[in-house]
Amino acid sequence: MKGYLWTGGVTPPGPEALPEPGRLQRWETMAVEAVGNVIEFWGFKRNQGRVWGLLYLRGEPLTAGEIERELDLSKGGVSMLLRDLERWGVVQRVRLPPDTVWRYSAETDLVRMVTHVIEEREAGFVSRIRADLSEARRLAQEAGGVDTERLQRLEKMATLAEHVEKAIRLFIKTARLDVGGVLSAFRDDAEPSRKKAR
Amino acid sequence: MKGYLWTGGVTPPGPEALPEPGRLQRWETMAVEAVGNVIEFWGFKRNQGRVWGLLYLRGEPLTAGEIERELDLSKGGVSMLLRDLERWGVVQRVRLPPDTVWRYSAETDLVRMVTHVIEEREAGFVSRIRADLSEARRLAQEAGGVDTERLQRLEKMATLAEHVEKAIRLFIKTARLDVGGVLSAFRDDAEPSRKKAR
DNA sequence: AGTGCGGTTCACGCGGTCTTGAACTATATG
DNA sequence: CATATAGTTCAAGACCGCGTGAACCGCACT
Repeated sequence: MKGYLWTGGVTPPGPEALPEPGRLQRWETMAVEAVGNVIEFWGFKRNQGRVWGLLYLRGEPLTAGEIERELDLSKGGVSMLLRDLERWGVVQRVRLPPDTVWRYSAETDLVRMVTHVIEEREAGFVSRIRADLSEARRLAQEAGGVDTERLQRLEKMATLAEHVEKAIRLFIKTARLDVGGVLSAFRDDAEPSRKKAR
Repeated sequence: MKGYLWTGGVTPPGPEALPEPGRLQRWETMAVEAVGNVIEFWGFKRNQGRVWGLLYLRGEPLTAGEIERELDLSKGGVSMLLRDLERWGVVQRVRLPPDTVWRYSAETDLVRMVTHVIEEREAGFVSRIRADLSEARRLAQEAGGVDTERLQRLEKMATLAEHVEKAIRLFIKTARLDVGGVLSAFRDDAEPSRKKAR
């Protein structure tokens, strides 16, 4: 066990259908881990994906403590991870009336988040590249005495960058559309009634 | 260490327009660095991009030593970087007859390499994810006593993965096509005069 | 054979990222 | 108010990938 946390008395060891804290079922682990991998592949932190995956799989809001135990993370870590996910709008913080602790539930638009964040990241990035390249071209011309053949190469690089940029944008758009269909399916019966707080 | 270096242009020894070994001109640096950034963004090593960028920009084959100096890398590093690039087919090792040292020149299909490698990387990766997810589903059903709602969620994740995969494949394909046009342009006048004609 | 130089390999160290764990704040409960 | 638990922040450290530099290989030339 990583952090310190001890909530909830001991749950009576029921049949194995009753998951005991801190020990995910094998299939759950696999699924969670899969999400972790994907998310990592997309340039996020693996644990962000694991947390989201767990929340999504469970369907009902979990407390930070539960997440901590189930995924074997530290208290502080969970806090930060949840904050990230919340900021990106893929996890929601809710407080169920009678209870006082915060619970977190998975929004279904993980993909939208990914495409969105990637888009942003990529946008700033690519535009900077383009700027650099055209600046380089400017400087080269200014400096004078630069082999025209080389200037052409520079130019080609710039146009190449543009094309790549276009390809990326296209990708993001199609990803959105393509997955969009799936998303609506997600929403439909994922959790018809969800109260929001905050 | 510092040695002799051919001079690029035939410009009279102007103020600071003169390329001296180990000191790229500002515009060259910018371009090279830009390539480095892009390549890094795509999940490769920044220096792989820088090396390719330099070679492409120069147009003529350079020796490892020159690359080492110009980009301020270590001998060993250059060796490894070149090996990678060569293996991927984006850099060619040539030995000009009279001379005995190896020289390296940039192939123009950087993009094809990127898409290719990414494709491969992604292929293995995504298929593994899918396998994991379906395995998880199998296990869950087998274990029994699993909330049907959760099973559905699992299933949704699997189909989501499929869609993402499709989106990626599509992207790669379009990137190939899209950039393909540019590539032919690259080739057109980059290739014909390989030996510093003029 | 010896010398010099281009090229390769690899253990080590640096630098950056992620996680931990403890101190701290906030909020409920008696 | 005191006490306990939930939640946040951040310095310290674990971890990992990359590049360095030195040892090493091999070929050419004398």
